[in-house]
Amino acid sequence: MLRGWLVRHTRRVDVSDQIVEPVVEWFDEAARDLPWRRPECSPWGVLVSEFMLQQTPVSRVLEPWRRWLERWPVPAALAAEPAGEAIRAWGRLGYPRRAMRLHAAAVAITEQHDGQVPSDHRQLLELPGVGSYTAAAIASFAFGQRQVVLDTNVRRVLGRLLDGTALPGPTPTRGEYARAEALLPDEPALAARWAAASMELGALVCTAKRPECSRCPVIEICAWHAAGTPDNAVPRRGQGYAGTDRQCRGAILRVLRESEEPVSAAQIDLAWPEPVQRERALQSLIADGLVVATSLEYRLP
DNA sequence: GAGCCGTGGTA
DNA sequence: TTACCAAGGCT
Repeated sequence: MLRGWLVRHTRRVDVSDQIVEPVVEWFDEAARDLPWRRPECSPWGVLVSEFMLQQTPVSRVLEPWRRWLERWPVPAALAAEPAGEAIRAWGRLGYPRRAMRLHAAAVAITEQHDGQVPSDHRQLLELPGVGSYTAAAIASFAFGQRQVVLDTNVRRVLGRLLDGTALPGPTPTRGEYARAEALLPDEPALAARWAAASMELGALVCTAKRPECSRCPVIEICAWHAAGTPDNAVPRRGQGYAGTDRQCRGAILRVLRESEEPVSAAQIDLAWPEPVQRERALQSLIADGLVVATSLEYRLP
């Protein structure tokens, strides 16, 4: 796949002319004014946004992010508080383990990096909750580095442009990384711009559901569009939610989140009717460190 | 590597 | 209404 693509694009200048330049120019006009993109936003602000944006839409992140940075403007401020405060402030963003990991990352930054978010990709990867994507995103957006930022938006955009596939597979392949690396401009500043621009194109125009191809700056070279935007995505196994342990865990944690005091077992019981699943979910929350069990009560860590 | 981990909006 | 989707990471 990559090889065939390289045959068609043997010179990087062609790639830049045909893809990078139009997309970056489009970005200059169409980019949303998001607070974590503003020049005055700190690397910590970028890091917090990336944690919150993992599997959660921008619209739901804006307000919690603002309050978070207001309360904890630097990593050390968050690190000085119990993890339970992070879980509580996380509210209903979902996947509350991200709040735990963000707190743990703040502790690591405070203790091991003198309170400064590291700029090195490798050091970023060491932080809890920071994987391949998030490390690259922070290094690129907060520090202007040349990084392969391969999120689901970029994967969808490149898959459509170069492969003619409607949606990317479940996990990024080596070929996708190699291709994204080949596309990446040499100049760090332009590479960072491209990273943000390609993500934005996926978020605003080349969307999963209803792409607006008429607004696309690279429609002429898009393989998917040339093929008639076929629905050729391999069907995914939906995970479902109603009645699952995840929903049960969410119901239990909500009770704890909304109580300033430890709660009794009887209060937990009210959160979910089915006792076996309820107990299993509660134990899993304790095992994950999201809930602490005392002799007679339960509380956030 | 497949499965798990929350929540709310949208068609 | 059900199903899918939204800037992933971890085991």
